[in-house]
Formats: sequence, C-alpha cells, structure tokens
Amino acid sequence: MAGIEEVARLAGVSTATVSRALSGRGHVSAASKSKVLDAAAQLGYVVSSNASSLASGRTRNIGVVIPFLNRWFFSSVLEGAQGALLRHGYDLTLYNLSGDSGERASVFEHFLLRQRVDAVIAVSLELTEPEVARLHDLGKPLVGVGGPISGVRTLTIDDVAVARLATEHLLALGHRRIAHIGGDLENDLDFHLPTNRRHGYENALSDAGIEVDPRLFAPADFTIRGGFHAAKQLLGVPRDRPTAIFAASDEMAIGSILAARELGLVVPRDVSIVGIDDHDLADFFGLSTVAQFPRFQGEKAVEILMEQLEPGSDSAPPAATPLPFELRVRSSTATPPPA
Amino acid sequence: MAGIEEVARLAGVSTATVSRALSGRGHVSAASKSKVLDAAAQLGYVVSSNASSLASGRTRNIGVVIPFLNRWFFSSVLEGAQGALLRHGYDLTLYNLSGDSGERASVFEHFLLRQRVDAVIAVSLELTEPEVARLHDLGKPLVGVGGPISGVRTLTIDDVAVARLATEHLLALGHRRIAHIGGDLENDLDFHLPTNRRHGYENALSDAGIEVDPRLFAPADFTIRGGFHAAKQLLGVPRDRPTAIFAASDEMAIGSILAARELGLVVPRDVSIVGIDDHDLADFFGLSTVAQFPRFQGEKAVEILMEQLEPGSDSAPPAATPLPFELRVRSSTATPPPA
DNA sequence: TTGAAAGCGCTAACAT
DNA sequence: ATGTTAGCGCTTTCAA
Repeated sequence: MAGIEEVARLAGVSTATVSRALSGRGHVSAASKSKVLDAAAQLGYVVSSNASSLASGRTRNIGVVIPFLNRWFFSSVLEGAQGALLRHGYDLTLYNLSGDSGERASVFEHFLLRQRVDAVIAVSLELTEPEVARLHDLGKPLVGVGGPISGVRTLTIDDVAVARLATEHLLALGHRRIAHIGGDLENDLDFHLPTNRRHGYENALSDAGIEVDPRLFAPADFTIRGGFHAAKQLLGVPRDRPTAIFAASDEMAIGSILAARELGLVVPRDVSIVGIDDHDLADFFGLSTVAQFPRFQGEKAVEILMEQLEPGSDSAPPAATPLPFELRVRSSTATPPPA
Repeated sequence: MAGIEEVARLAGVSTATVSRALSGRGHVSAASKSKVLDAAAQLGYVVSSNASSLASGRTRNIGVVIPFLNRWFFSSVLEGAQGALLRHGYDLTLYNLSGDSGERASVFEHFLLRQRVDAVIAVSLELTEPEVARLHDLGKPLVGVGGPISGVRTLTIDDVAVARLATEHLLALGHRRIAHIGGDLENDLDFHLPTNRRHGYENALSDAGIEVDPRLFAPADFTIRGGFHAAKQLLGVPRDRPTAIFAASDEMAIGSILAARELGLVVPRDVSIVGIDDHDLADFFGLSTVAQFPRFQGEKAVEILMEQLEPGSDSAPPAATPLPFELRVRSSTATPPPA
C-alpha cells in the first residue's frame, strides 16, 4: 500500500497538494492535478479512510438502520440507497435490528457512536426521542424512510392518498362491497402506515356515499400467508360476499388471490383484488396495485443526505417533492359480477 | 463526545491503561480495570473507531460483497452474518454488486482497499484471480459463501448430495418419471450450483436404474415465474407426463405448484413437487424440500473470520464441518398416481 | 502492572 | 497555487 507521501514524491509536489488534488477541496493547478492523478494511478494509491476520517472528521460512510432484510420493501430501499451511495463514493454500513431490543440498544449506544458514519438512514423505524437526540447531539444528519419520526426529515408516500387511489379504482369499476385487509395492531413497527391506509380506504368509501362496514375489515401481518387467511375469512361467508378486496400490501393481495382460487372464485370475475407496492410478484400474478418505488426512496434519502454533507455538490435540490405513486391496472380487477 | 483522556483523568490512570482495559489487550489490574470501566460508563465514552483503526490497523468492520439483496438466500445469509458480527462487536459494510461491471471494479479497486474492512465475505460470487490476489496482498482474510472460489475457504452445501436427496425422496415414493427444473446457463452467477444439482438428480436416477431423459429437463431462472413457465412446459404434454418434478429451488418449485394448479392437476395426487431451500413460503405452500440454512451459513462465515482475526477468542474450532441440509417432507409429495 | 511518548496516514490551517 | 506543520484520538512499544 503506497502512502500519500510516495505519491507526493512521484508527482513532485507536497502531500497537501496530493490531498487537495484527490479530494477536490481547495485549488490545485490543472498541471499538478494531472501529475498527482497519474502518480496515484501508477502507484495504485487509495486513501486510507481511517487516517482521512480522523484528520477530517468525515468518514464517507452512511449507517443504515433497518428492521428487516428479507422483505421486498426493505431490501429494495436498501438496494436503492446502496447504489446511490456507491455512486457518491460512500460506503454503507448496515445495522439490521432483528427485533432483539438489546441489539437495538447496543446499536444506538455503541455502534453508531463510534464515529464510523457521517449520517444515518432509518428505514421504517420509529426512533425514540433519546435515540434521535443522541444522533442530533453528535451532529449526524438523520433521514427516515417510510416511517414517521418526529422532528426528522422523513420520506414516506402519502399512505392515505395511496389507499384512497386503490379504493377509488375499485369504486370506479362499480364495486360497492369492498373489503379491506390491513395491519393488525401487534404489527406495530410502524403503527401509522396501516392506520393511514385504512383511513384512505374509509375516506374513499365515505366520499362515495358508502357506509364503512367493520365486518369487511380483516387484519393481517403483511405476508402472503396472512393475506391468505384474512381473505379466506372475508370471502368464505355464505352471503353478501364482498366483490372486491383492497389489501394494504401486495403480499397480502397475493395471498388473497390464492385464497380466492381455493374457494373456487375466479379473479377478477367473482372478486377483484388490488394491493399496494408493485412487488416483484405483482406482475406475475396479474395483480392490480398502486406502485410505490422503494428503490427510489432509498436513492432519494441518499440525495438528501448528500445535500447536507456535501453542500454545493451536484445533487438535485431537496425540494419537498412528495414521493410518487402510481396505479397499475392489471388483470386482478374488473367490474363486479351482476347482482 | 468524551475522549480517552477524560476517561483516564476520571479514572486516575493513564490513557494507555484505559486503552488496555477497554480493549482487553495487555494486563491491567482488576482495580484499574473497574475504575476505567466506571469512568467510561459515566462519561458515555465510546472509542473513536477511526483513531483506533489508524493506530492499531484493525477496523472491527467486515465487508460483505453480495450480488442480490432481494432474494431469500442472499438476504438470509446477510442477516446471519450481520447478527453474528454485531455480537462480536463488528460492523458490516455492505457492497451490493448489482450486475454493473463498473460497480464491481470500483468496489474491488477502491472501496475494499481503503482500509475500511478487516476481512471480506463474498456471497455467491465467483471472484477472479486478481480480485482474490488483491485482497490477499492486503492481508485481508476472505471467505466465500455459496460459490466456489478457487484457493479460498468457501462454505457451500454439497449440492450434488442435496439434489440426490430430493430426487431419492421422490424415487422412494415410487416415482419413475421425474422431471427436473434447473438453471439456465445464462444464469451464470454461479455456474456450478445448477450443474451440481443436476448431477445429483442424474446420479440418483442412474443409481435407481432409470435412464435420464433430457426431455424431462427444463431450464429456468430460479424465480417463481421461471418455475411456473418451465413446469407448464413439462406438465402440459399430452402423454407421458412426469409424475414428479424436482426443482432446484423452492421458488421454482412454488412456480411449479401454481402451474400444476392452472393445468387442473392436484398436487400431490397428480404430480409431486419437491424443491431446495426451505424458503419462507415453502411451509405456506406445503412444499416438500431439502432445507439449507443460509442464515447459519452467514453466521458460520463470520465465525471463521473471527477465528483468523481474533485468535484465541471463544469461537468454535473451524473444523471442516460440512454444511447441514435436511429433507423436510410436507404435502407436495406423495406416491405417484397408479399407471 | 503502569505511564510516557512516538507514531498511525492523512487534512487543514497558516504562511508564502 | 502550493508547501509546512500541527494535530485528529487512539494504540503500542519501551522503560520503569
């Protein structure tokens, strides 16, 4: 491993100039810069991040705290963030909080404090007041994705609007008995998300002059299996079966499709089903859904941090653009069967 | 942020003693140690990883290079590795190589060289000779998971044996016409894995005195969709339909189950289906499968590295124990229909 | 067992 | 625009 000194010697300049040329801070003549670049390339020089961080206080490393790795939304956000960081020359250090509360504590009391990261992205995590405060005291920027954190810049789709859109799609097709599979409250990772989606659903019904029937709600855990069981309940009733189901996630919607099939119902002829996400499998199952773009959310979180960490870089302005979502109509929704 | 000096002052010892007491290297009297621990706790002292790394050359950080984040096997390995590392006080820095070859180059030429990691775990990646050499030159231990890397300690299940086991399960039930859905060769991430599984399948058939019929092989891409289409081909033939399918992954097996259903076939009455993985969804679909334990593989990779990085720690001996796998019989396999 | 002090390799004032 | 140099906050010899 060649050091900065060797590069300086080979380029015939001082180490300070090498540092400046390589990091882009401060002015360096084009001539020196190219000499430095050549020398560095020739020696295969790569800056020692530790020495650099120690001297500068910047690590070029972002911590991502995330509760799941094996769920579509989360891995997509992570993928988006990782890609964006790589492009900016940043590393991503991963903290997967798998429920264990001791783990969570040690991450916040220890790992995040050892000056290894410049900023933190928290995915679908309701950070506590002290957790936020701790990061704030350290001067570490923090941005949330997909879960509201009080006092912190957070990227979330408008869950009420998304749910309303999905429900209105069904209403527009003529459905009146629309069931909803939402979150169960034990699933309190992010209490607001299922609640907001339920509100969107209820608002859409109310606006259409339809009374909300609590028997048409079934809770589940956002998995295929959960959606399957919930839909069995909803669709198995002998009379007044709903003609449509709006599930708060694509996985639950897919579970519902499978449940419908098992009950001998043809989707969408007998029952229409719509989800939220545009999961990888949605297309395969012909699922109509409201797409959100978690990858993009991860990228966006990075852009926001870059704005704060490297002001004056080329990143786009952090205008408070709402996150996009989009109805994707496939073959799981149609007009209801004639009464 | 309290520094080591403040801790030293409060504890009434030198910074050297604080360092020793906290890191556990070198001898410290019990008395000093407890004074140091108290002082550190009281001040909320956390060592600066940069300063520590710079001085010691150890980072307590492991790089994980992985091609996918959104697939069950990969996210499970990652989860296992992350958990194990956390327990050892290590951070995990993630490098997700999403196919882009420039990305891969920059990770190996740059990111991994900036002294930010003590070792590297490569998941299902065929590292090239120079890539391995580069890490080797830096003295960074490297361990592979799930893909053979020449000259590197690698954790992989015995794919031949696993496939043989799955196939023998079907044979034992009385099946004779057993189809196989394996990898397509474009899917060359890890060329050996599908090949080995195919060999295991073929070996089992041969040993049972059954001729391998190439028409009973269908390639797919390890996804549900891919398995679905492959199974449609296999099961849609008008005569001599196979009575069983062995799919090289659970996702493809699940696709096969869905395909069978669409063709009006009842699983396992009309066709038996077995996979490999014990994917999260296997249980839901009643899929018989050979379980591998990717989480465990991730943990194990960490243990091996710890052994090298912190000799004499408490880790288990790195005996060359083969990775476990296990047949899980559920409801997707049964005796074949009477001819 | 402990302390003093010399770095680890780089960055950022400051000076020129 | 460039060089000089004093740290960044620890760890680790070395000596006591």
